[in-house]
Amino acid sequence: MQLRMTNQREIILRELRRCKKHLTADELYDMVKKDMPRISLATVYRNLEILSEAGLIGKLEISGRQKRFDYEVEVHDHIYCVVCHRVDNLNIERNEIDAKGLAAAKGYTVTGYRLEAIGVCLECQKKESKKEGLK
Amino acid sequence: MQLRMTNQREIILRELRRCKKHLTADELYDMVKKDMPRISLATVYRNLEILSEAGLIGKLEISGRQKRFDYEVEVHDHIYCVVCHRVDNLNIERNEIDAKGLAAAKGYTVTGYRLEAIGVCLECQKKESKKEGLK
DNA sequence: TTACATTTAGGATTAATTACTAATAATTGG
DNA sequence: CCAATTATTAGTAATTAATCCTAAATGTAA
Repeated sequence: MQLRMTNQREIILRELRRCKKHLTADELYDMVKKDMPRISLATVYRNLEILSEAGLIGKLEISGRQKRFDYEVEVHDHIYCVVCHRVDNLNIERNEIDAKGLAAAKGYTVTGYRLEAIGVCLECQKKESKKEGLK
Repeated sequence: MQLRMTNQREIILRELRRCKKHLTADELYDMVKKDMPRISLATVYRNLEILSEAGLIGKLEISGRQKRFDYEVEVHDHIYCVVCHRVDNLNIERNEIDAKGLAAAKGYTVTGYRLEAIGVCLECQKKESKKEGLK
């Protein structure tokens, strides 16, 4: 099966790269609709899956939440806001962690790892402190 | 609102601790039904949420489809099988990683992190090699 | 330009989880 | 102990995110 770079695919890819955020399928759907009003949500889902399979974009899966897609393909880590669920990139020296204890996982063939910091983003901190002020 | 330790809650907690696995709500539902056939799936979901809020169990929102719940409360990491989706504990020295680059996440208040190794478990490796043999 | 493969829109379907509701059970104050 | 209050339950409906399905459309290749 050969991959065709259709209009739909191109726009999805372009929008994701252009806005440099970790978007969900439906967020991207809303953006893409502006350029291509008749595109279907299923097409967005399908193509995000295909593009990530092809290694053109990255996919972020955190269970219980929506998948997010990543404009940046190289391996890197993320930080996640527990309040608004946004995801940002995180720059950590990966080689310090690698290998280390991973082999410890008895029996497993380890292919990689995912490191995800958890916290509250700046915007949400501001909102929180506003709320505090009202008390 | 005060927390009552009901029969349902007790059995859910006991089963999760007894089998020492990272179970999904519906797996646990099947186990608990043996002791309490009329329990409702919604009760299992609700109580897992409540128990994890109360700090009596852990909740795993790692990649994959379903949430899993953890008999072990102390902070630790996990390894995830991409084939069968099982999750096992992982023993890594946490203090070596901590703090490090996490502050790098500009603006975020970091409360912790999640480290998740990814690989293929022993059972699935065996199954794979069997399949290979058949070719 | 005909045959074949891939992709699409749009709606239907599924899977996991949460919300709702009336009934039940525990807890508290008297 | 009894009424009033509060928490919890079973069972089901609703919601959410994602995937599947189908006929039509589009691209590719001979």
